Amino acid sequence: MDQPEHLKSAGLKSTLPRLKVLDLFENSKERHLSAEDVYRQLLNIGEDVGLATVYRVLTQFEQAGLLVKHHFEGGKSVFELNKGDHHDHIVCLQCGHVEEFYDAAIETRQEKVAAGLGFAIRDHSLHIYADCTKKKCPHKR
Amino acid sequence: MDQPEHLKSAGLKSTLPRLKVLDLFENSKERHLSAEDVYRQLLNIGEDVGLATVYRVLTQFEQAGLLVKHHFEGGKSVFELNKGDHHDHIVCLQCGHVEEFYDAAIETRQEKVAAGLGFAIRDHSLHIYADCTKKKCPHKR
DNA sequence: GTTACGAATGATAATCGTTCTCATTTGCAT
DNA sequence: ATGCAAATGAGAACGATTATCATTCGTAAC
Repeated sequence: MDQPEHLKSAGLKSTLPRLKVLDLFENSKERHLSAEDVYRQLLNIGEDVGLATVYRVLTQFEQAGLLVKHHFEGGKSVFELNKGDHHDHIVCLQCGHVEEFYDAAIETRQEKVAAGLGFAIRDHSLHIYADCTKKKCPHKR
Repeated sequence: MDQPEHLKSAGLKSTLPRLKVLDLFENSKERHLSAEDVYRQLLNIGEDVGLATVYRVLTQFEQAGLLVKHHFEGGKSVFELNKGDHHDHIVCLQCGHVEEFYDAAIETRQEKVAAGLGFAIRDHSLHIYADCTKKKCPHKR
Protein backbone atom coordinates (compact mmCIF):
# COMPACT_ATOMS: atom_id res chain seq x y z
CA MET A 1 0.00 0.00 0.00
CA ASP A 2 2.40 2.68 -1.15
CA GLN A 3 -0.22 4.96 -2.57
CA PRO A 4 0.61 7.95 -0.40
CA GLU A 5 4.13 7.89 -1.80
CA HIS A 6 2.79 7.91 -5.33
CA LEU A 7 0.76 10.97 -4.49
CA LYS A 8 3.47 12.71 -2.54
CA SER A 9 6.03 12.32 -5.28
CA ALA A 10 3.50 13.85 -7.62
CA GLY A 11 3.13 16.85 -5.35
CA LEU A 12 -0.43 15.93 -4.43
CA LYS A 13 -1.85 15.89 -0.93
CA SER A 14 -2.93 12.49 0.24
CA THR A 15 -6.67 13.04 0.47
CA LEU A 16 -9.48 10.58 0.85
CA PRO A 17 -10.96 10.90 -2.66
CA ARG A 18 -7.56 10.55 -4.30
CA LEU A 19 -6.70 7.45 -2.30
CA LYS A 20 -10.06 5.91 -3.13
CA VAL A 21 -9.68 6.53 -6.84
CA LEU A 22 -6.18 5.05 -6.91
CA ASP A 23 -7.39 2.08 -4.95
CA LEU A 24 -10.23 1.54 -7.39
CA PHE A 25 -7.88 1.36 -10.34
CA GLU A 26 -5.53 -1.00 -8.54
CA ASN A 27 -8.25 -3.39 -7.47
CA SER A 28 -10.86 -3.14 -10.18
CA LYS A 29 -11.51 -6.04 -12.52
CA GLU A 30 -11.83 -3.74 -15.51
CA ARG A 31 -8.59 -1.97 -16.36
CA HIS A 32 -10.28 0.77 -18.40
CA LEU A 33 -12.63 3.07 -16.50
CA SER A 34 -14.40 6.27 -17.49
CA ALA A 35 -14.95 9.14 -15.07
CA GLU A 36 -18.57 8.09 -14.81
CA ASP A 37 -17.50 4.50 -14.04
CA VAL A 38 -15.23 5.65 -11.25
CA TYR A 39 -17.90 7.96 -9.85
CA ARG A 40 -20.59 5.26 -9.81
CA GLN A 41 -18.33 2.62 -8.31
CA LEU A 42 -17.26 4.95 -5.53
CA LEU A 43 -20.87 5.75 -4.73
CA ASN A 44 -21.61 2.03 -4.63
CA ILE A 45 -18.84 1.55 -2.10
CA GLY A 46 -20.51 4.21 -0.02
CA GLU A 47 -17.94 6.91 -0.71
CA ASP A 48 -19.58 10.32 -0.87
CA VAL A 49 -17.52 11.85 -3.64
CA GLY A 50 -18.47 14.49 -6.20
CA LEU A 51 -18.31 13.94 -9.93
CA ALA A 52 -16.30 17.14 -10.33
CA THR A 53 -13.70 15.79 -7.95
CA VAL A 54 -13.46 12.56 -9.89
CA TYR A 55 -12.75 14.45 -13.09
CA ARG A 56 -10.19 16.65 -11.34
CA VAL A 57 -8.43 13.73 -9.72
CA LEU A 58 -8.30 11.73 -12.94
CA THR A 59 -6.79 14.67 -14.78
CA GLN A 60 -4.22 15.24 -12.05
CA PHE A 61 -3.28 11.58 -12.03
CA GLU A 62 -2.88 11.65 -15.77
CA GLN A 63 -0.58 14.67 -15.57
CA ALA A 64 1.32 13.02 -12.74
CA GLY A 65 1.84 9.98 -14.95
CA LEU A 66 -0.14 7.64 -12.73
CA LEU A 67 -2.88 7.11 -15.28
CA VAL A 68 -3.10 7.11 -19.05
CA LYS A 69 -6.11 8.47 -20.87
CA HIS A 70 -7.64 7.06 -24.05
CA HIS A 71 -10.40 8.28 -26.25
CA PHE A 72 -12.29 5.56 -28.06
CA GLU A 73 -15.27 5.98 -30.33
CA GLY A 74 -18.42 6.78 -28.45
CA GLY A 75 -17.77 10.06 -26.71
CA LYS A 76 -16.31 9.26 -23.35
CA SER A 77 -12.68 9.02 -22.30
CA VAL A 78 -11.33 6.10 -20.30
CA PHE A 79 -8.35 5.88 -17.99
CA GLU A 80 -6.06 3.02 -17.05
CA LEU A 81 -3.16 2.59 -14.67
CA ASN A 82 0.13 3.56 -16.23
CA LYS A 83 2.30 0.49 -16.04
CA GLY A 84 5.00 2.18 -18.06
CA ASP A 85 4.59 -0.07 -21.04
CA HIS A 86 3.13 1.47 -24.17
CA HIS A 87 0.49 -0.59 -25.89
CA ASP A 88 -2.32 -0.20 -28.38
CA HIS A 89 -5.95 -1.23 -28.05
CA ILE A 90 -8.42 -3.44 -29.78
CA VAL A 91 -12.04 -2.82 -28.89
CA CYS A 92 -14.64 -5.58 -29.17
CA LEU A 93 -17.64 -4.17 -31.02
CA GLN A 94 -19.92 -6.74 -29.40
CA CYS A 95 -19.30 -6.09 -25.76
CA GLY A 96 -17.04 -3.07 -25.65
CA HIS A 97 -14.29 -4.98 -23.91
CA VAL A 98 -10.84 -3.52 -24.48
CA GLU A 99 -7.88 -5.77 -25.17
CA GLU A 100 -4.31 -4.55 -25.21
CA PHE A 101 -1.53 -5.49 -27.55
CA TYR A 102 1.95 -4.44 -28.54
CA ASP A 103 3.63 -5.04 -31.84
CA ALA A 104 7.22 -3.95 -32.27
CA ALA A 105 7.01 -4.02 -36.05
CA ILE A 106 4.14 -1.55 -36.04
CA GLU A 107 5.98 0.74 -33.66
CA THR A 108 9.15 0.87 -35.72
CA ARG A 109 7.24 1.37 -38.97
CA GLN A 110 5.49 4.33 -37.39
CA GLU A 111 8.77 5.93 -36.48
CA LYS A 112 10.07 5.38 -40.00
CA VAL A 113 6.99 6.83 -41.64
CA ALA A 114 6.92 9.87 -39.37
CA ALA A 115 10.62 10.53 -39.84
CA GLY A 116 10.19 10.25 -43.59
CA LEU A 117 7.52 12.93 -43.47
CA GLY A 118 9.66 15.19 -41.30
CA PHE A 119 7.96 14.61 -37.98
CA ALA A 120 9.15 13.55 -34.54
CA ILE A 121 6.48 11.45 -32.83
CA ARG A 122 5.33 12.74 -29.50
CA ASP A 123 2.38 10.44 -29.05
CA HIS A 124 0.18 8.13 -31.03
CA SER A 125 -2.91 6.02 -30.70
CA LEU A 126 -3.87 2.95 -32.60
CA HIS A 127 -7.39 1.72 -32.02
CA ILE A 128 -8.72 -1.35 -33.73
CA TYR A 129 -12.46 -1.92 -33.67
CA ALA A 130 -13.31 -5.52 -34.35
CA ASP A 131 -15.69 -8.42 -34.09
CA CYS A 132 -14.76 -11.37 -32.01
CA THR A 133 -14.39 -14.39 -34.29
CA LYS A 134 -15.15 -17.01 -31.67
CA LYS A 135 -18.65 -18.52 -31.72
CA LYS A 136 -19.70 -16.81 -28.58
CA CYS A 137 -17.93 -13.62 -27.68
CA PRO A 138 -15.92 -14.53 -24.60
CA HIS A 139 -16.13 -10.95 -23.45
CA LYS A 140 -19.89 -10.70 -23.39
CA ARG A 141 -20.89 -9.19 -20.13
CA MET B 1 -19.88 18.79 -61.65
CA ASP B 2 -21.61 15.47 -61.07
CA GLN B 3 -22.68 16.21 -57.55
CA PRO B 4 -26.41 15.72 -58.13
CA GLU B 5 -25.66 12.18 -59.29
CA HIS B 6 -23.68 11.49 -56.15
CA LEU B 7 -26.61 12.60 -54.09
CA LYS B 8 -29.21 10.82 -56.17
CA SER B 9 -27.42 7.49 -56.04
CA ALA B 10 -27.30 7.93 -52.29
CA GLY B 11 -31.06 8.41 -52.17
CA LEU B 12 -30.73 12.04 -51.13
CA LYS B 13 -32.62 14.92 -52.66
CA SER B 14 -30.42 17.44 -54.36
CA THR B 15 -30.94 20.40 -52.08
CA LEU B 16 -29.05 23.65 -51.84
CA PRO B 17 -27.35 23.01 -48.49
CA ARG B 18 -26.20 19.57 -49.56
CA LEU B 19 -24.76 20.82 -52.82
CA LYS B 20 -22.97 23.64 -51.04
CA VAL B 21 -21.41 21.31 -48.49
CA LEU B 22 -20.20 18.89 -51.16
CA ASP B 23 -18.84 21.79 -53.15
CA LEU B 24 -16.96 23.06 -50.12
CA PHE B 25 -15.20 19.76 -49.61
CA GLU B 26 -14.29 19.48 -53.28
CA ASN B 27 -12.88 22.96 -53.52
CA SER B 28 -11.54 23.68 -50.07
CA LYS B 29 -7.83 23.99 -49.49
CA GLU B 30 -8.04 22.07 -46.24
CA ARG B 31 -9.09 18.44 -46.73
CA HIS B 32 -10.16 17.97 -43.13
CA LEU B 33 -13.09 20.07 -41.94
CA SER B 34 -15.15 20.01 -38.76
CA ALA B 35 -18.86 20.74 -38.71
CA GLU B 36 -18.06 24.13 -37.27
CA ASP B 37 -15.56 24.78 -40.07
CA VAL B 38 -18.12 23.93 -42.71
CA TYR B 39 -20.75 26.07 -41.03
CA ARG B 40 -18.50 29.11 -40.73
CA GLN B 41 -17.21 28.86 -44.28
CA LEU B 42 -20.72 28.61 -45.67
CA LEU B 43 -21.75 31.68 -43.72
CA ASN B 44 -18.72 33.51 -45.08
CA ILE B 45 -19.80 32.64 -48.63
CA GLY B 46 -23.12 34.19 -47.78
CA GLU B 47 -25.03 30.93 -47.58
CA ASP B 48 -27.72 31.08 -44.94
CA VAL B 49 -27.46 27.57 -43.57
CA GLY B 50 -28.19 26.26 -40.10
CA LEU B 51 -25.65 24.47 -37.95
CA ALA B 52 -28.10 21.63 -37.36
CA THR B 53 -28.37 21.12 -41.09
CA VAL B 54 -24.63 20.99 -41.46
CA TYR B 55 -24.43 18.24 -38.85
CA ARG B 56 -27.26 16.35 -40.49
CA VAL B 57 -25.78 16.61 -43.95
CA LEU B 58 -22.32 15.56 -42.81
CA THR B 59 -23.75 12.51 -41.09
CA GLN B 60 -25.79 11.58 -44.15
CA PHE B 61 -22.79 11.98 -46.41
CA GLU B 62 -20.77 9.79 -44.13
CA GLN B 63 -23.41 7.08 -44.19
CA ALA B 64 -23.66 7.44 -47.96
CA GLY B 65 -19.92 6.88 -48.18
CA LEU B 66 -19.19 10.32 -49.62
CA LEU B 67 -17.28 11.47 -46.55
CA VAL B 68 -15.16 9.81 -43.91
CA LYS B 69 -15.20 10.92 -40.30
CA HIS B 70 -12.23 11.08 -37.97
CA HIS B 71 -11.95 11.87 -34.31
CA PHE B 72 -8.65 13.42 -33.27
CA GLU B 73 -7.68 14.59 -29.81
CA GLY B 74 -9.36 17.79 -28.85
CA GLY B 75 -13.05 17.04 -28.89
CA LYS B 76 -14.30 17.75 -32.35
CA SER B 77 -14.76 15.40 -35.27
CA VAL B 78 -13.49 16.19 -38.75
CA PHE B 79 -14.64 14.96 -42.13
CA GLU B 80 -12.86 14.49 -45.43
CA LEU B 81 -13.88 13.42 -48.91
CA ASN B 82 -13.86 9.67 -49.32
CA LYS B 83 -11.44 8.95 -52.12
CA GLY B 84 -11.75 5.24 -51.53
CA ASP B 85 -8.21 4.85 -50.30
CA HIS B 86 -7.70 4.04 -46.66
CA HIS B 87 -5.00 6.03 -44.94
CA ASP B 88 -3.87 7.02 -41.48
CA HIS B 89 -3.14 10.46 -40.09
CA ILE B 90 -0.30 12.36 -38.57
CA VAL B 91 -1.27 15.57 -36.78
CA CYS B 92 1.21 18.42 -36.40
CA LEU B 93 1.17 19.54 -32.78
CA GLN B 94 2.39 23.01 -33.75
CA CYS B 95 -0.25 24.05 -36.23
CA GLY B 96 -2.81 21.27 -36.19
CA HIS B 97 -2.26 20.48 -39.83
CA VAL B 98 -3.19 16.91 -40.76
CA GLU B 99 -1.01 14.86 -43.08
CA GLU B 100 -2.04 11.52 -44.51
CA PHE B 101 0.01 8.41 -44.99
CA TYR B 102 -0.37 4.75 -45.82
CA ASP B 103 1.96 1.98 -44.85
CA ALA B 104 1.24 -1.51 -46.09
CA ALA B 105 3.45 -3.12 -43.48
CA ILE B 106 1.47 -1.53 -40.65
CA GLU B 107 -1.81 -2.62 -42.21
CA THR B 108 -0.79 -6.25 -42.58
CA ARG B 109 0.68 -6.37 -39.07
CA GLN B 110 -2.61 -5.12 -37.71
CA GLU B 111 -4.51 -7.89 -39.43
CA LYS B 112 -2.07 -10.46 -38.07
CA VAL B 113 -2.26 -9.15 -34.54
CA ALA B 114 -6.05 -8.97 -34.56
CA ALA B 115 -6.38 -12.45 -36.03
CA GLY B 116 -3.99 -13.78 -33.41
CA LEU B 117 -6.21 -12.39 -30.69
CA GLY B 118 -9.33 -13.81 -32.27
CA PHE B 119 -10.74 -10.67 -33.80
CA ALA B 120 -11.89 -9.66 -37.28
CA ILE B 121 -11.09 -6.01 -37.90
CA ARG B 122 -14.04 -3.89 -38.83
CA ASP B 123 -12.36 -0.52 -38.57
CA HIS B 124 -9.28 1.07 -37.13
CA SER B 125 -7.68 4.42 -36.60
CA LEU B 126 -4.02 5.26 -36.25
CA HIS B 127 -3.29 8.81 -35.22
CA ILE B 128 0.23 10.06 -34.76
CA TYR B 129 0.72 13.33 -32.94
CA ALA B 130 4.10 14.82 -33.70
CA ASP B 131 6.37 17.82 -33.89
CA CYS B 132 7.59 18.99 -37.23
CA THR B 133 11.37 18.55 -37.33
CA LYS B 134 12.02 21.29 -39.88
CA LYS B 135 13.35 24.60 -38.52
CA LYS B 136 10.17 26.43 -39.18
CA CYS B 137 7.01 24.39 -39.30
CA PRO B 138 5.95 24.56 -42.93
CA HIS B 139 2.36 24.14 -41.87
CA LYS B 140 2.19 27.15 -39.59
CA ARG B 141 -0.88 29.04 -40.41
C1' DG C 1 -2.58 18.44 20.34
C1' DT C 2 -4.08 23.12 18.54
C1' DT C 3 -3.98 26.33 15.17
C1' DA C 4 -3.84 28.43 10.74
C1' DC C 5 -3.63 28.68 6.07
C1' DG C 6 -3.61 27.13 1.61
C1' DA C 7 -5.10 23.26 -0.98
C1' DA C 8 -8.94 20.19 -2.00
C1' DT C 9 -13.70 19.21 -2.15
C1' DG C 10 -18.65 19.04 -3.63
C1' DA C 11 -22.79 21.30 -5.43
C1' DT C 12 -24.02 23.63 -9.05
C1' DA C 13 -23.65 26.58 -13.07
C1' DA C 14 -21.47 26.95 -17.34
C1' DT C 15 -19.42 25.32 -21.62
C1' DC C 16 -18.74 22.70 -25.74
C1' DG C 17 -19.88 19.68 -29.37
C1' DT C 18 -23.66 17.45 -31.03
C1' DT C 19 -28.52 15.82 -31.53
C1' DC C 20 -33.49 16.50 -31.18
C1' DT C 21 -38.02 18.97 -31.92
C1' DC C 22 -41.12 21.12 -34.59
C1' DA C 23 -43.10 24.66 -37.33
C1' DT C 24 -41.98 26.33 -41.95
C1' DT C 25 -40.02 25.75 -46.50
C1' DT C 26 -38.44 23.21 -50.43
C1' DG C 27 -37.72 19.67 -54.15
C1' DC C 28 -39.93 17.23 -57.31
C1' DA C 29 -43.29 14.02 -59.29
C1' DT C 30 -47.76 14.77 -60.89
C1' DA D 1 -49.33 24.96 -61.24
C1' DT D 2 -50.12 21.76 -57.06
C1' DG D 3 -49.44 18.59 -53.21
C1' DC D 4 -46.96 16.17 -50.12
C1' DA D 5 -43.20 14.03 -48.18
C1' DA D 6 -38.60 15.28 -47.30
C1' DA D 7 -35.49 18.83 -45.80
C1' DT D 8 -34.49 22.94 -43.41
C1' DG D 9 -33.42 26.37 -39.59
C1' DA D 10 -34.01 28.17 -34.93
C1' DG D 11 -33.62 26.98 -30.74
C1' DA D 12 -34.20 23.61 -27.01
C1' DA D 13 -32.11 19.58 -25.17
C1' DC D 14 -28.44 16.61 -24.35
C1' DG D 15 -24.13 14.22 -22.48
C1' DA D 16 -19.45 14.83 -21.28
C1' DT D 17 -16.48 17.82 -19.24
C1' DT D 18 -14.81 22.17 -16.97
C1' DA D 19 -15.26 26.38 -14.11
C1' DT D 20 -16.94 28.80 -9.93
C1' DC D 21 -17.09 29.40 -5.18
C1' DA D 22 -18.25 28.79 -0.50
C1' DT D 23 -17.07 25.13 2.79
C1' DT D 24 -14.02 21.48 4.52
C1' DC D 25 -9.70 19.10 5.02
C1' DG D 26 -4.55 18.01 5.34
C1' DT D 27 -0.53 19.24 7.23
C1' DA D 28 3.21 21.94 8.81
C1' DA D 29 4.37 25.12 12.59
C1' DC D 30 3.59 26.10 17.20
